[in-house]
Amino acid sequence: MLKLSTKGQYGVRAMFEIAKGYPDRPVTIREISEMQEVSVAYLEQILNQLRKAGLVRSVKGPGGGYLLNRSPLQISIAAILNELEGPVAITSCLDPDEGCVRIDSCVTHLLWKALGEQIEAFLNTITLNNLMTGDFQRIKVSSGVNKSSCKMKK
Amino acid sequence: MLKLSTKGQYGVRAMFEIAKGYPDRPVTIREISEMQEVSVAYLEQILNQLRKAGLVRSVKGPGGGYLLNRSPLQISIAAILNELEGPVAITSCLDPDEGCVRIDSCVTHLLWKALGEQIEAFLNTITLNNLMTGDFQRIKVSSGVNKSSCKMKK
DNA sequence: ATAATACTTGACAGAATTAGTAGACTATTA
DNA sequence: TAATAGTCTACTAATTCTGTCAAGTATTAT
Repeated sequence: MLKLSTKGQYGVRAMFEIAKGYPDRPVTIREISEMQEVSVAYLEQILNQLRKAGLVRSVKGPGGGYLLNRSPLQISIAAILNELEGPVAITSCLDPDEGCVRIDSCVTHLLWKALGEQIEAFLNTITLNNLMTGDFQRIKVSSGVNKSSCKMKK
Repeated sequence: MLKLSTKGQYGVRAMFEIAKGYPDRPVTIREISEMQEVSVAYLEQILNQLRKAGLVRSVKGPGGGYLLNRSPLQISIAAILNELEGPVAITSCLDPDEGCVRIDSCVTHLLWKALGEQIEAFLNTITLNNLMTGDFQRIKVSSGVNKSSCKMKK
């Protein structure tokens, strides 16, 4: 359960490759494709999305490729996944675009909300730099929820 | 991203209704269907699965219905979701049934593994009882990962 | 200039999963 | 013995996922 789509996974791996060129060596789609074994055509789609989001910029022409727009220290996994897959929304009722209508089931609503926050907090903590150095810091995420924090969208 | 299927959601809500009858009032599928607005036919499928897993037992005939097999204090959300949706496996490469072949991408592998563990830990902490009382305890989950914990399936 | 390199964009399609329905059957009890 | 209630299997419609394809546009080396 709770699978991540390949798009999100490939996106993170692509960003990882681009991070290797930081700060000024452009990394081509072809390189990424070879290193990460993802098709060029699919990567184009993914990187286009990340470029529009401002996470990377591209340099055209021979010697061109993709560059990180910020330091690997400042790009969290959450930022990448948010662009490619939208925000964490365990239930569609927690999707910002939709809304919750079942006030009765508020208890489970809170549960999924808490879980989502937990996940976001975790992914916000990990950066591309963490990925590159290979060891994650020990992470402590705490999450508190109580009845009063239950807010519905009208 | 990271959506839970309706099956899992309905399963938790169904268990919540059955928990209301604990310890000895059988709750019928019809009741659950009406309270939670889920079709009877779909609930049959879901409860059948939960029964086979030993989380609930059923009583046939008039006055029958479903009963919790254990106290609401001893049934975690993780237990319910694990039966209905399988274990948390952010990537298919982390699914126990499959295996990881991309040793190169071990760094992201570790990331998804850590996230999965974080989620499992959280869901293990919450019980049906927490859901019924309505306020979750303040939860602290800590997760540490380092390179040495990287193990591949062969 | 122009060839080579590289990114850009939108349409499209097959595969897989999800979400749920349908129907025939079995067991229990009032 | 009729009514109630769960059991089981098959099937299907809709949606999402996972890409491919093709026809561009932009930039730079020579």
